[in-house]
Amino acid sequence: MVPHRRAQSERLLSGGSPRGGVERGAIPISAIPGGLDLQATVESGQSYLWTRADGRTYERERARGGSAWYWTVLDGEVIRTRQVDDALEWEATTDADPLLRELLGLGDDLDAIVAATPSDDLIDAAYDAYRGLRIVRDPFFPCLVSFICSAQMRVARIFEMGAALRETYGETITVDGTTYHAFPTPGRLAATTEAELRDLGLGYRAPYVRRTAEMVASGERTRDDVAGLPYEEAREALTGFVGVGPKVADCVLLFSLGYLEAVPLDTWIRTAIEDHYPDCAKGSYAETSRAIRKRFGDEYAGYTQTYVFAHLRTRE
DNA sequence: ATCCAGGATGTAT
DNA sequence: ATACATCATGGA
Repeated sequence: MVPHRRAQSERLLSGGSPRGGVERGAIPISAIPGGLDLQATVESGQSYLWTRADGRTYERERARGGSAWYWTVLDGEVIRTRQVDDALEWEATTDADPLLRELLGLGDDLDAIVAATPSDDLIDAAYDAYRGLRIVRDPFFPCLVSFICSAQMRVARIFEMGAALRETYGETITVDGTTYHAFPTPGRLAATTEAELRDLGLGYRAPYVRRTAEMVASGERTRDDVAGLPYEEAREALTGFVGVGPKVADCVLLFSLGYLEAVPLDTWIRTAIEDHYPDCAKGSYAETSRAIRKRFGDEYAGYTQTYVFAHLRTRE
């Protein structure tokens, strides 16, 4: 079932610009405070919404200076982007400049963030290894579903699950002869069955995804019940979605809603706490969170967490 | 084969 | 509030 395919194709083909509705642009790296590492930003396991156009698998081969194209679909618009020597190039069916700046956190001043972050061997090594990585601002619902799926899953498989959801339930858009799949809407996922989602390989997360999609689609609980609340209240509010505990809640706060102080306590970070910050290991999630947040530098603790996560997970 | 992966839920205490 | 078993799937 492929709803709206024809309508969207027609709209794009007849759209404004003379080249089939495709616009192009470039954002100078010099205009991005602290620089950019696009690959680290979109492949390190914080966003599952960017697909490498060359079809290569994620992980591995940090393409140094690699200029692979990535694409995503946002609000019905295809956005393609790649990093070259001195610019972030993009092609899209709309003006992607402001969208990319938002999605990829290009306004975050990395130098200021590093300057405001405590220094120790682990933190320094992580920031050195991945300088240019930015915290993304993914759209809320796709981010929420991605991280519900992330429970007890490896990064590569979470990408696969997201791709399966898009290719099975996402609306298609064709640009220049290439077909792209958007992330499915809440209504579409709410209309699936647990058995269908299990067949996609979601396992026991299947009913969580379906139920949470239903909550968003019906308005029972939405982004608006979370965004804007003080950090810990927002985390608590997010656990009202099914399949969302404190860790997934922290991921959504950090990678979608811009709470840069959120520190998801996943297995890697818990191990790091045991090995490097044993005094931060408290009894509860909330208490450990407060302790490690202070250690990682309160306001940007989530930045430090994401660098440390990327560093620990990829060092041989 | 056994262990583990960006954990959450339901139940018993 | 905290402790525990249980939950799918695939790769190492």
